[in-house]
Amino acid sequence: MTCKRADNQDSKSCFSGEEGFISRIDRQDKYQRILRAGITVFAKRGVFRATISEIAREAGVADGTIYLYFKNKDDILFRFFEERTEDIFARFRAAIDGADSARDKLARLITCHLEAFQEDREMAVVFQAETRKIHAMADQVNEISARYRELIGEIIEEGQAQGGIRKDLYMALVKRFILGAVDEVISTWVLAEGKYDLVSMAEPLVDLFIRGIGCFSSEPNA
Amino acid sequence: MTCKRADNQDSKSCFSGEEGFISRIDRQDKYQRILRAGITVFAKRGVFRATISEIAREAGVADGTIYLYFKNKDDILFRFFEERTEDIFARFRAAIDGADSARDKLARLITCHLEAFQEDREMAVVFQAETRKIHAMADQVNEISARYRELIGEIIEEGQAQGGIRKDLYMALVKRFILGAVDEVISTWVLAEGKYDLVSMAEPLVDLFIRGIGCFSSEPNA
Amino acid sequence: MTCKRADNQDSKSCFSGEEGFISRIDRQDKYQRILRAGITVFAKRGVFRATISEIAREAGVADGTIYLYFKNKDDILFRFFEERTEDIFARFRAAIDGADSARDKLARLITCHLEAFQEDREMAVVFQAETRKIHAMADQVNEISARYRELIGEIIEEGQAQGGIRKDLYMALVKRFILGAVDEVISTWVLAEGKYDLVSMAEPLVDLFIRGIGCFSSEPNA
Amino acid sequence: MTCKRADNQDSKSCFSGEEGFISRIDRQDKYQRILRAGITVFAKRGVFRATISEIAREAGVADGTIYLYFKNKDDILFRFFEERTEDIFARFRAAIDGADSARDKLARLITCHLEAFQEDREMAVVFQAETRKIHAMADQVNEISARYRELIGEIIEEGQAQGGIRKDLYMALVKRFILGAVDEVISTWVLAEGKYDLVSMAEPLVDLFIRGIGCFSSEPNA
DNA sequence: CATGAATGAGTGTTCATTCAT
DNA sequence: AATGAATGAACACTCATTCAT
Repeated sequence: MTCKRADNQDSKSCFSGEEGFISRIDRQDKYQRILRAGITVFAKRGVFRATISEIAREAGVADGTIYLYFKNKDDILFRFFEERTEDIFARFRAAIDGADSARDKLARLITCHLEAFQEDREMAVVFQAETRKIHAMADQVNEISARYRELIGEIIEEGQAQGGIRKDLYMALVKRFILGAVDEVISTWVLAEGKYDLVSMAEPLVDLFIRGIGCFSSEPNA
Repeated sequence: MTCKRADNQDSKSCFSGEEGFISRIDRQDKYQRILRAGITVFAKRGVFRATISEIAREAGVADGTIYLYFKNKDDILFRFFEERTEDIFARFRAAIDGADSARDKLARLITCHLEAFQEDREMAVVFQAETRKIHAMADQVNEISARYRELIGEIIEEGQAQGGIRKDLYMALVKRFILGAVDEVISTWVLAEGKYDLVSMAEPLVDLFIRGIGCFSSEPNA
Repeated sequence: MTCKRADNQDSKSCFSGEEGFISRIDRQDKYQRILRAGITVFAKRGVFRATISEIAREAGVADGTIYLYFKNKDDILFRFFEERTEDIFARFRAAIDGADSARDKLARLITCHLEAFQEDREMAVVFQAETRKIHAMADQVNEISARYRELIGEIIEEGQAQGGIRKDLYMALVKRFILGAVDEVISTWVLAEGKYDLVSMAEPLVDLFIRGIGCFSSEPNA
Repeated sequence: MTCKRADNQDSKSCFSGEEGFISRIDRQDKYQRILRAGITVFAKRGVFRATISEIAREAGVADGTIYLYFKNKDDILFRFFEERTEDIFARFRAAIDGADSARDKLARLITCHLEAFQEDREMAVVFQAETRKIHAMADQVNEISARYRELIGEIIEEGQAQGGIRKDLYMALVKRFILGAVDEVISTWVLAEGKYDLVSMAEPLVDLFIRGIGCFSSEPNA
């Protein structure tokens, strides 16, 4: 939880006068503590039912302190995903780049996706359950979805060029088809309170994406 | 979808001798007006931000009147979906029963699903965006999802028996895979503010479910 | 419960055309039903928590009907005690007049008082618990208390004249002393949910009034 | 009676170095101000008609501030009597312990009781008028009454042992007889808006308790 | 007369946000 | 920078009262 924070501190301000360094550390620390406390409370109570007081208590700071770091409750949510989005897409990129075939890339993307959510169940709860509303976070979530769909699109197009993927695809739909299925699988896992291994769903899912459920479909990667 | 309301409104202007009849109609009418107003406001503002006053204004009744018909704000949402669920699943059943092959059944189910949501965009907005939370409505939405997955399961098993559907499927995953994809397609349409024809997505979606995106997969229904 | 009502009807309008008779009976009946329903609900819920709707339900009439007979909720309470006060004081007078000595008169008054409350526990609950407030019913309760104290005063003065009662008494205080003690005994009985015989408290109470709790006091009536 | 409040107000203007001290004082002060404002408003309007807003206005705080110190409206009433009960019973105990004979103890108890209520007329109004209901505060008031009756019982039993008090007494009744009489005397004084000296009623009352109103009763203490 | 659906004023309570310390 | 007490706007919900039928 605090490891990432440390990383960020480093990358932000490498050296500085002791005082400033410490206080910036403190600042970062408190910022991250509030961020995490927010997600914890959002996951537990739901974004709307969560109160600033409870987040402050969870973070071990005073109510007013929240406002020194964040504009308001929604801002905590926003900034959390803003930060995590970068981390996670970097991981996605790395995963994809390490594979050759489109099928493999897709498998690695989805595996990485499921890993990221399995690693941080609170984030998963909040993202799946709370940010799906049209009325809040919409822009941010849409942007995340769009970036994700771009990755899928990239993989599929590469696959089409390489020959492993059908060419007669309605791309916009295919992207939603994949994203939606992965999403639902994560939501189910969240609702099941994480009682089983989410990452193990990746391969069977990819199989369904590639071969579908119909008979007589030969394995395309063979 | 709006048939009930239309009926009631028609009969309002009907002559009738019996007092009880008229008042029952009035009651039904007001009940339905509040139900619809609730969904309208929930769709516009979000369930949490919606206020009883705004729903009452939208329905053209006084605030207190809401409480003559509903226990509280959540009850409006609950009763709406309770009622619609029966309608819609009856339509689903009829659609499925009118088809022979598993593929056709699946196509009809999904078409019917997309039709229902396209017919009532407000309902779609609320269902997709607001009832996805873990913390509220969970039981009701879960039950709806479960019933939907049962239908999918039934179709797939029939298809496996008939031979059109692969037998090596992880059923629980397949159900989610289909539901999730359909769901995402609806959500995308909702976010796009219904600017295109949702129902036309049914056939391409089913094609993806059956054949997947991989090459060399022969058309199973052929 | 309804017997008294019948009496009143008779005394109000003995004969009349069938229609008018019946309707006046109906009116009286409904009036009395509401009155009783009011006391029942006041006793059960407390005057403030009682709602017009609940009284109407208890009386078997519509909410609006209450307002054809009573100004408002407090008016039900007021009229109930207005009516009962006359009944009860008539019984008090009869009881007193049937006795000779002051001691006997006091005993009969108190016995009659306890009887009246024991007969109608709902009334007792409401009178003891709900009308004791300074802010409502004050005038009416004060008047009832004053009339009661007058009776006591009358008895005591007679007793002083006859010689059975001390002459060195601070009358205003003595009246409260007796009323307060009787009152408390009734309240206790009410709180005990009427599990014992209230009337049997009359004699021991009178004994305390007359002899006090000190030793060496010879029985004055001897 | 008002001592606590006075203390706090005094110390408010005191200088003090410690932050914590001041804030604790402030807290106590505000708590006491709300408590007092509550009783003032309850006395003026009645507990039910009193609104949080009016109490807040009377206390010079915002509505929401009330809820920083009290659970709800009833809690103000409850805490007030909780606190006062201890004070007052301590005074009762001290009063009783300073006397020898049972008669004297009883006189001191009643004097102390009347003093306490005379000192704080608002409390007297609320206690006499508002807490007498069966439906609210019942437990607290019953407990207070029970403690009071215990004191009376203790005194009487001692008197019986010493010989000043009759032995043929129905104790449960005697306790109510005394409590009821004192109570009524206080209620009368409250209703008379405190226009006369309540404490002067103590001696005549005790005289009535001991000697009763009958003739030929010799002074037991003589 | 009787009804009971409808009204909307009124209130307890919550909680995001501010600001003096 | 940090605090957390105080604020007061906002909202759900109740219920006495009215009035069209």
